[in-house]
Amino acid sequence: MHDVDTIDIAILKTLQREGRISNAALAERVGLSASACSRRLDHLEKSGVIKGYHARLAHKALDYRMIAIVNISLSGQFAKTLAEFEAAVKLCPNVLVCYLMSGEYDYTLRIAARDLEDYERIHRDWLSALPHVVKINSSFALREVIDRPNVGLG
Amino acid sequence: MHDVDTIDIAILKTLQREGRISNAALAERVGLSASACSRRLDHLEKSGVIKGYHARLAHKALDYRMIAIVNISLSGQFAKTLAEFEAAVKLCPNVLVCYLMSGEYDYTLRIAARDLEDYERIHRDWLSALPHVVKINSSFALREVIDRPNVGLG
DNA sequence: CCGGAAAATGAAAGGTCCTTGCAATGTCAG
DNA sequence: CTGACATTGCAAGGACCTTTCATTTTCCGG
Repeated sequence: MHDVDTIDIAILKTLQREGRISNAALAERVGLSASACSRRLDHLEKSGVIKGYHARLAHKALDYRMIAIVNISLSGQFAKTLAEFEAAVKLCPNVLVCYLMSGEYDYTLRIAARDLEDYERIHRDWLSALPHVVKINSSFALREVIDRPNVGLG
Repeated sequence: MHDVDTIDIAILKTLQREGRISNAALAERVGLSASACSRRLDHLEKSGVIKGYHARLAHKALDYRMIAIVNISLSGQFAKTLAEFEAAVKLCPNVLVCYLMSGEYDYTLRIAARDLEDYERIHRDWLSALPHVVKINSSFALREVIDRPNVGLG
């Protein structure tokens, strides 16, 4: 029914990079008429291939100037242990990213804070309260060198 | 000049969730006329508060399913050393994020790869070729627990 | 290879949306 | 208070979006 063909791929790649491009410009970019492009885009959205559109904001401009990378080890890898930790970490609004990891630590977190004082509060109120934690290692980002939304894009 | 005020915050939060909302709907959402809203949006984009708009695609449409966290130490912290490393790392399209860090390692990278074979290629062709590197430590994300674009939002 | 149904397309149209000019209002420092 | 500048709403013209419709393409069963 809805095969994702070459033109769809071109549409998706364009929208991945320029999510707010006009339908007219998008149509020209992929070599379709505006009406055909509009209908394909409608299909891609309604079929769930495109899950949403989002503005990417500068953390700095929103007064979250500090990024911390926090590595955490738990007391075990039982499913219940992981689930309880993850449920708790999801509640902290300052956690931007959290991955279950291979290697020395079990989880890697990326945390946004306004300043050092704010980070101290987050550490005290949130990180210290996470269950099953046996080791925490925090590092701070001194400067953002690269921040790309997707592979191969500016 | 131009503080990010309450209305700007409302605009940003809306665009965070609905990056392709029309300017007219956005204006009504935040209680402004369309023209005023359009001008504020223009300013937020040009001043760099909004770094871009991006479509979020379904996993079946995404080619890059593997995330690696790579920590790197350099042979020194001279400005020239850092600049040369950063210029080189910026050329690798698979690097999504790169921070200059405090702590044990100098840089933390987040890398997207199609699969393990693809990561091996990236490591061989790009990471091994980065200048001034004295230590590399790779970990792989087993599962994405949280991935938020910004603080306190979906 | 053929025929027909389903899907996709481009052109056109009307309705909506976006941006720019303009006058008025709001803000702030001197 | 005054002047300079930022911000606003309104209006208009131009751009854009979506729907309709006739046509073309695609895809199977026969």
